[in-house]
Amino acid sequence: MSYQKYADIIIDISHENLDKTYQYAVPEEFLSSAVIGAPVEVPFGLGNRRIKGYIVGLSDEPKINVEKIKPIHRVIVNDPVIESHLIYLAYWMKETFGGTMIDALKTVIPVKKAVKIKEKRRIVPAVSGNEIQKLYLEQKKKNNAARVRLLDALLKGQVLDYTDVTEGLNIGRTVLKWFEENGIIRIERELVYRNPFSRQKAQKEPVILNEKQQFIVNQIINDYNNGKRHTYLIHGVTGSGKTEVYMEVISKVIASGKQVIVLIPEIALTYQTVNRFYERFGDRVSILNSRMSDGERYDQSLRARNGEIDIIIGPRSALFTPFKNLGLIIIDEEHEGSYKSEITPKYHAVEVAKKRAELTGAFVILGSATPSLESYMKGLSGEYKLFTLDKRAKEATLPKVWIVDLREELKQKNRSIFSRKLKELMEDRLKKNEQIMLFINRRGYSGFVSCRSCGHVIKCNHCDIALTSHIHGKLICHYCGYEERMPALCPMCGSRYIATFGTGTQKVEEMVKKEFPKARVLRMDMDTTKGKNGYQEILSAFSNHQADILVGTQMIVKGHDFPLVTLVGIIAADLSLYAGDFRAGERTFQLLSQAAGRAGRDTIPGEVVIQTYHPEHYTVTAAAEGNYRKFYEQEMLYRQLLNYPPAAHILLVLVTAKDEGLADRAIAVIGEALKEHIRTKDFKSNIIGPAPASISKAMDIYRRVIYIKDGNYDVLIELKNYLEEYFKESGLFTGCSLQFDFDPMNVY
DNA sequence: TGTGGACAGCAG
DNA sequence: TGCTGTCCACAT
Repeated sequence: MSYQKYADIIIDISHENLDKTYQYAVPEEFLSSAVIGAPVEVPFGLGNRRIKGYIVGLSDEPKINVEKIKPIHRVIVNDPVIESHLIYLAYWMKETFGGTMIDALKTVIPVKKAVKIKEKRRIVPAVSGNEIQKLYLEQKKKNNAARVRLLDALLKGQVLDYTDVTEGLNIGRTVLKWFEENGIIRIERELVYRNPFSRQKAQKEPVILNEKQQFIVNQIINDYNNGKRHTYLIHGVTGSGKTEVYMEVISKVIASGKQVIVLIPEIALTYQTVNRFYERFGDRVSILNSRMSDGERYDQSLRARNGEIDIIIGPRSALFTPFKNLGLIIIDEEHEGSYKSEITPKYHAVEVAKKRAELTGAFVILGSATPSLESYMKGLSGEYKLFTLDKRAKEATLPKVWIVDLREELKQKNRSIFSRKLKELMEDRLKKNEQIMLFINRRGYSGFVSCRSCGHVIKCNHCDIALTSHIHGKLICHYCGYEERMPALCPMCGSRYIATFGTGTQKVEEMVKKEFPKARVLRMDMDTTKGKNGYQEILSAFSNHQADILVGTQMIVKGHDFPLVTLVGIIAADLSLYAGDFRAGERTFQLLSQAAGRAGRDTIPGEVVIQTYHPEHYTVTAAAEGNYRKFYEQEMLYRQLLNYPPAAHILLVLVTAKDEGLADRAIAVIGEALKEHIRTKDFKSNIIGPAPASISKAMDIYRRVIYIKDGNYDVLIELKNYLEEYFKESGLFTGCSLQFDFDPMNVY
């Protein structure tokens, strides 16, 4: 029997040993239905047991001895278990963002591994104690050690936990099966759903919307009822009541029998936020977060599929919740970098949300106080429907913002990290018993160690990154976690004058304690929030006024309301301006705007001090004025001038290898092939590189990059496809890996 | 020589 | 993961 087509099939994405594709023949009758993404049933293993898999590739050639290839048993149509649009979505993600189908499927399909954890299995004896005693002696005689161990355990305790038995007593499944088949034990399965929040009924009446909010809701619901599907962008300043708008739209959508996904940046996924949804929608809401185990997450996706919940709230990954009848996807704080995946496929949640909505007849709402340039541009062009909420809902006044020129401070011989204005206001607040937040722009920037004699900077042994100094003389690599002790002498020149530079959270905390010895200070950064609840503990301590001053990084400015905070100090506003990538200005603006938004959200008016070396820079002035439009226009000019997104698109090609020479050779070859291909196709793409990545080595792996710019996204996809093919076909690249990132968020 | 249990290793 | 082939202990 000969076949003309072969399919690569992935059998089971839940087990590592099976994490590869198997080739099957496609019988004639399935030639049309066997498409990429289709679920299939195939014979597997020596017993040809039928199991389910997914087609992840098609080819005309057998890759192994034809005799070993078995035919597909059948193509499953209308697969009820995993909505087939999700498999197609995975395929689309692979095509659009690069990577393998396996990677894409793993992203999209809930981890099946967790089934085991989800079912709490117990072993219960099905016969009397005497019988067990009898069996015990019988088996002991036969020297069946495993059976004896189990019987012994059954004699001691009545009910045994399944995993205790399999792992603790080291008893195999075969043994248990024998016991079960012979009616000695029963294996009871209990479905345990782990809902991290207690179940409660909806308690709160919906709030009355103001005119502007109601207008937006009406517009959206009108479109929805008329079968129109758009993407909406709500540009609403901090405190303008975006969440109320979301909730009103959600309630209308679920009333029509559909389900809703709400994406929130991980960092904002706090009890405060989620609780608002619980109060309004009760136990029809569920949440996902990164601290949950795979099992807990799997439970949520099961509950979603079974129709037990209508709303799921979670980070990026919640996008793939298998709702049967999805109606709406909301992405709050849509500008957040965490919506872009850092692992392959490097997808952006906004793009995937739009695609999923398109596939299922749902629609998308994006919301932000500082929209990404990408989204705002689409809002202005009409691709998205743009709404603006420019007033705070609760009549709170906008804070008063002071811009302090740090160069001027230095001229006045003020060498402290606190400007005179900031110090004055801090003293005032401490006297009034009000709270203060001090915000430092970037962890990791600070605290690198260098020698004042020779300028040597101490770097990680495994990464091309300066080590950061922490308390107790520890130097830590923030990239790979490598640690060493702070040396007493410079390892290069032996000088004693080796010291820490820059300003980190710890340093600021020290300075605060020195300047304001009576103030109670809390510090929040990666180091103090390591524990499971560290983050929450610090926030609630501050919220309960157990401290006067909270010092922190990005973390403290996102979406937490502290009514007593009436002063926000931004220690060095422009550190993030030097990040060196084209999004630096945008990120700075977002951070400054958010930090400013923290001050005075209740009845007491707030003040904000922005300390900067660039008081005239548009990111600083626009943020101080709360003028998004001004920032947008300036920043767009810059992007247009230099052909950066969203004015054009960038494809980053990253080649990594353990061997430095290999990485260099590979990127050079790829660069040449790319240039040649662009010439023959007559594309207008602009190539930058090859070059070492700005982090040229990470965890002992060398990194080389090429950037391709083009106004046309499809051209970049075509180039990506070409390179993927070339990389696979040429066979020149063993030991290298190739990755892509479209319109990257990070510096490479 | 037969039988059942334990266990390694493989699946297209 | 689920299954089978294989090896071993013990019974006959």
